Order: sequence, then structure tokens, then C-alpha cells
Amino acid sequence: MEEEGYRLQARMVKALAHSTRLQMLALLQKGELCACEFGPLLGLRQSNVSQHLAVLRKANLVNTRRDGVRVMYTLADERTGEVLDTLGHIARDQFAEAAAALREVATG
Amino acid sequence: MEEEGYRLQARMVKALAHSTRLQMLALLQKGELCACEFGPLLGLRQSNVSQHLAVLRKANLVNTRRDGVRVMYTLADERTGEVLDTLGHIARDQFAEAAAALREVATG
DNA sequence: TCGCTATATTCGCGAATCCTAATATATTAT
DNA sequence: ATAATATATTAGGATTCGCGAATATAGCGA
Repeated sequence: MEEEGYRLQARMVKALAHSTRLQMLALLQKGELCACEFGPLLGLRQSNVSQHLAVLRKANLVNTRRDGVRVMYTLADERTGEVLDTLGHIARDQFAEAAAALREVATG
Repeated sequence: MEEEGYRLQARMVKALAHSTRLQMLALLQKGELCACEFGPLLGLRQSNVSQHLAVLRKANLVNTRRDGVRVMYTLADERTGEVLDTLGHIARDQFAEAAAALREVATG
């Protein structure tokens, strides 16, 4: 019952727990990205982008490097992508099941 | 850019984002459990247990069945366990890396 | 240096989360 | 029906989160 380990794990999961950050990580799965690209791609304001990126940084989910005036972001751990994929599958299947159940009710 | 899919995924991840719920799911990985067992095992009050279980239920992360006066809980999707394991590994490795970095600084 | 662009941080407020205590509901036994 | 146990829900207040706006900070070129 290493309570403390779960606290660490929870801190990481909290950092994942926002649709914007999930989208950011999904984009990073395809490769390195400049901070400046998230705003236009996701329709977010600059400060909002920076705040979400800060959350990901503090959770060590991403790495950064400077390239002149820009800051480039990458996934810190390739297993993160794996986790996101699996979560996506579970969510999709849940949705499919719910839809099927609805159809069942509708068609009696 | 299926924004909506990420919203669903985020809802699920939010349900995972608490150390108590992570512990509950870890317990369920070992098999079915009665609601009444979480309190004593995790040192939580009854209402708190029930609230956390409600979060897991609403996110379809667990299934329930009644057995008389008790309610038995199981993991809804075995892939959830897989996700939790991977997240645990990532968190542990992060911690190890941080510790190593600290040692480096200390021994300079 | 100054100005310009890219990032990061801070502030303030509304919304969401979490906890305890209290109350409600459900199931079984007497 | 009543009592007893197991669960669930509600109410409340404290803490945290998320956002926009404003304000730093950093690097680069004129």
C-alpha cells in the first residue's frame, strides 16, 4: 500500500486530464513541435497555450529545447503515446457500446 | 481534429486523476471487490468511498453487481489495468531519473 | 541600444473538485 | 412493519483549476 507512489501517479494523470493537453500530446506524438504552432492548430490564445504547456512540463511529460527565439517541444517518454492510444481505444469502445445500447432501447 | 473525441477521453482521464481512485482500480485489478472493503483497506470514510466509486461508475471504468445487501465492483475493461501499469512505470522511472539527477548535483 | 516577436508568468474571478457530516435509499432478517 | 446494515446522495465550505488580460522575460536583428 505505497500510498505515496499513487500520489505521484495521480499528479501525472492530473496533468493529462484536460482535452487541450490530450490534443497537444497527440500532436507531439507525430513529432517535435514549436510552441507557436499549438495556438493556431487548436484555436487557443497564447497565454492559454503557455499555461497548458507549463502543466505538461512540470509533470515531465514533455521535453523542451530552445531554437533561437522559439521553444521546441517533444514527448518525454514514448510510452506516453502508447497510454494515450489505449485510452483513446477504451473511450471509443465505450462510446460504441453506449450507442449500441441506445439503439437497442430505441428499436426495442 | 476531432475535438469531441478528446473531450470524451479527457472525461475518462479526469476520473482516473486522483490517488484514491488509482488505488481503488489497482485493488480491482486483483479481482472483484465489495464496496465495503475499500474503506478499511484505504482508510476512508464511507461517504468518501461511495463518492469515488460513483466517479468511476459514471466514467464506465467499473461494473457493478448486487449481491444481497452488498455491491460488488469489477474493472470494466482489462485494458484499464494495462494503462495503470504503464503509467506506474513512467512515474517510477521519472522519480528514479529525478533522484539520479539529485545525486549528480550532490556528488558534483 | 531599441524594437520586435516568441514564451512565460501573474492576477482575478468563476467553475469544478474534494472532503465531512448528515440524510436518503435499498435489502435482508426478525 | 421495524430494525439493522450497506450504499448512495446531498449540503456546505475549502481548495484547486481554467481562462482571459495584463505584465514579465528572452533572443535576435537593425
